[in-house]
Amino acid sequence: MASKPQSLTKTVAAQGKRLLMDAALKLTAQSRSINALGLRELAREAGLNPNTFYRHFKSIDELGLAIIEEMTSQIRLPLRALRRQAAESVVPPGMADVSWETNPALSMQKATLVTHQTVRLFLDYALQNRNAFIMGIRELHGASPALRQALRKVMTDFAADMADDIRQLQLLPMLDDATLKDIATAVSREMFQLAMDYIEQPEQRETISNQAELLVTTLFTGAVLLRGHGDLVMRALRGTPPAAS
Amino acid sequence: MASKPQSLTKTVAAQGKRLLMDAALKLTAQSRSINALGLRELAREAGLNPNTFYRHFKSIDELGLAIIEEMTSQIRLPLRALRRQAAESVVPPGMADVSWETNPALSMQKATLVTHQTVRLFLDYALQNRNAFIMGIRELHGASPALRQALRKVMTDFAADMADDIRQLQLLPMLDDATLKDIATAVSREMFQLAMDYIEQPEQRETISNQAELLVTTLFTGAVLLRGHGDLVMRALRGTPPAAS
DNA sequence: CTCAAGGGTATACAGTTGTATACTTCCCAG
DNA sequence: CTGGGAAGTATACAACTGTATACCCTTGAG
Repeated sequence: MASKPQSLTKTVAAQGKRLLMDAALKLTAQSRSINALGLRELAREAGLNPNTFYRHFKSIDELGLAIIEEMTSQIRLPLRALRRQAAESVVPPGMADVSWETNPALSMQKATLVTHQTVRLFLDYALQNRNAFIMGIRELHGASPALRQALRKVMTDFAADMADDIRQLQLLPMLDDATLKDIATAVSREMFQLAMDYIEQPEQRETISNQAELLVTTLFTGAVLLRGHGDLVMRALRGTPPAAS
Repeated sequence: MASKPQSLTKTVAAQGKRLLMDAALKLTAQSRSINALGLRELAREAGLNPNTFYRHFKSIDELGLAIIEEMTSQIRLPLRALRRQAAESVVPPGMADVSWETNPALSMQKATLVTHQTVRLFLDYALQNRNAFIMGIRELHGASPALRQALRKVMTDFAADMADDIRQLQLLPMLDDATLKDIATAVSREMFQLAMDYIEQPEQRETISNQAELLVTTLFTGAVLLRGHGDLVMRALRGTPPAAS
């Protein structure tokens, strides 16, 4: 009952699957949708017999789902780690944190700095997982309903993770859960979209990165003032003239 | 040199082209990418001989570009009209408008109301042009570089129109041009994305519409406070404790 | 030792695809 | 009246596609 031969076998067994999935990623990254991929073309790229495909997948959609599943399992935790890493670089563990009530200004500043770090780490991460991101974003609005649904879930989960981290790291403690979810959803939508631009336009990376950061900060700021501690702004929007001056 | 026979001829002549373009839109809306469409399949759907395709287009990409071109020429002006319509419903023509300096609160309130109207009109518009929107959003991240580039331009133009209208209608006079452009870009990205959800999930339309509105308002608010007249917020973010209390 | 099963291969076949060539209509400019 | 060009059709063909059937190794459990 040694675990080594078992896992070795599994590795050997999964070889064809791996090759096919890699081939699919490679081909989709070179400007093709996954459904436009031929069974044979795929096998050719993987250096396998066409029929071998059937040993592992029933359809191309199933291949796509397998890729997405693997992709997310590899991406989710690292991304959470990125956020923690960013938060720690701003507030090192052990150092006493400030609460929103005590010092709102410092709290917002902290959120801004974490945003700065996270945006950059995220975009770099996208760059390192180029092909996976390209296919993910393409199929999110792509032709196959099954893949679309799966990727929608990926996005939802990503947003949920993000909201969760923001809460745990106490980055925006003044926002209620519903608002936090909305904002996280919008931020993740934008970030994935921008990640695509970031990948595709190497010469614009600095600009895109800055825009992304500014955008996220803008959203956070707007949310805090509109739906968090924004009594003043709320009153202003409702027509009551400002109190001071 | 009568214009009627000429245009009649042109109409008759363009019949095949029309049929092919309509067929393409119909098929793409039914869950397929445009590049995955076969020449013959297209002709079949249009009720034409396969070879007739070549009389009008050199490639499928060219068909796609033709559709996009037509689409934008039909969509751009109506959308601008929507914004004006929304602005007039808030500040009827003839009625004296307020300036930002005189009454900032009322000015923001105006922007919020116009947003409310515009978002709803836009989403309805998307619903009425269902197939065009579906294909546009799909191909924006799709496989064909030519279509992607064309649709990117569509988005850019849309954002530019939006920024222009906001300026002309004096909805956010406190923002500088660069900021306005950034925000308009983000808003249009989100709006197209959400339009897709709006189309695909009929039972969620009310929710999506509200979220979209809230999101846009949040972005505007954040931008005004972060990059417009947000001295107080800027100081807060930089670490200076708030003045009052 | 055996044998069943999983991964991989070879060959075959019918259906589809993109494209080429050649033919027909129709319309309008000269 | 006529000739040419634009729009559409018919037929043909080689290349490729998805699948089906049958065969081959390797492997690990009984």
